[in-house]
Amino acid sequence: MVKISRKVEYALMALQHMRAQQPGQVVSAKDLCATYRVAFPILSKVLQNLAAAGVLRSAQGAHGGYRIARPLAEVTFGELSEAVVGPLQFSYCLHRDLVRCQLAECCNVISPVVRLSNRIEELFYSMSLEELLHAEEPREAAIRARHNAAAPDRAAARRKPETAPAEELVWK
Amino acid sequence: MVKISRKVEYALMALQHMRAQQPGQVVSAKDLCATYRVAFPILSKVLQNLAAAGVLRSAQGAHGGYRIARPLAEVTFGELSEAVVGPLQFSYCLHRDLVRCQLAECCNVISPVVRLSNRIEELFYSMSLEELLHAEEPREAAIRARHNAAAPDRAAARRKPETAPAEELVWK
DNA sequence: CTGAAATGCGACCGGAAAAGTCGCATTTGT
DNA sequence: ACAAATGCGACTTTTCCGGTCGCATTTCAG
Repeated sequence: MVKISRKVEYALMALQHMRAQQPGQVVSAKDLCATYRVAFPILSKVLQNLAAAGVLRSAQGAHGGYRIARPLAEVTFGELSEAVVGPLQFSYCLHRDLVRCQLAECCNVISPVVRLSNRIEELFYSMSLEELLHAEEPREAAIRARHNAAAPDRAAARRKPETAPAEELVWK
Repeated sequence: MVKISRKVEYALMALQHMRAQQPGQVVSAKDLCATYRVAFPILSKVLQNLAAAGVLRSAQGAHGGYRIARPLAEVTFGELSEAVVGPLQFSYCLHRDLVRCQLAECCNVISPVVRLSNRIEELFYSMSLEELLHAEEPREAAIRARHNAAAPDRAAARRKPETAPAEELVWK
């Protein structure tokens, strides 16, 4: 299953919060944890990763914290992802540290896999964080309100398009 | 880390093989295993999943096997992925079976996460298997030959574009 | 100068999900 | 009737991610 890491969600959460701060205002990891009910060590590590990647700027010491270092329009989701969860390695075939792929001699999928990886990589590096985090549109606020209510199963609807395809549009 | 499941690679491998068969020719799971050195039970299960999804058609009994049921141009990678590894669930937030998201009360990222998930989903459903598996171009054959040799670290090159950005183009 | 408050960082642990295994039922051609 | 294939469900193993712990370092305040 292809899944977005929870750390990435934490990173988006933190950036979403900082986006709403006054310019130059720093936010401490502790404050973020209290606001969003996330364990300190894990969020702290995510913030440190973002700082190391130059997305955030950190200030140590008392009254320290983090603030956004670069305009989010200039930071891509790919950068965020690599900063937080490491290099993009979509496939077992492409692992750098693997000396040889298990299937090397008889592998007929390396090209398709490379193609696929490149497509995902392009997508990740084509989405800016600004684009991802921009203010909610009204209809998205409504979607958010419905979150955790009885959510329709989009995937099932797609597999069997004859059943209630209308629900899907609500999420677009 | 966002990673393509190994089962998906097996599925691509099998389909790549069957694409090269005569029309109507069936291939048994056993043959595929022997050719590509994959454990029988796991590949068998993948093939069964593809058959259940209507991508392959199975023939039971002696001299049975699998053949492609639909033109691969009409099958998307999203379909393949869902058939083999289950519904696309890119985020913890979107899990259907979770009664409540852990962060529900203070979550500020549900919209960005939905946006992101939709973008990936769109990508997956916009790529046909034909597009992914089409015959190698000459330059891709060269790439394949270099696979498992000293591969350049694309990700590192991107993070520090000042170092050897030329290598990256080879992979495009 | 000293202590408190913050980040920085590396090692470690547990659990969940993926990967793989086993066994047997079912179907079908010879 | 038998052999060869798929169909399928339960089980085990392994890997990796999320989370924890501990301590060093930096910096402000008094």
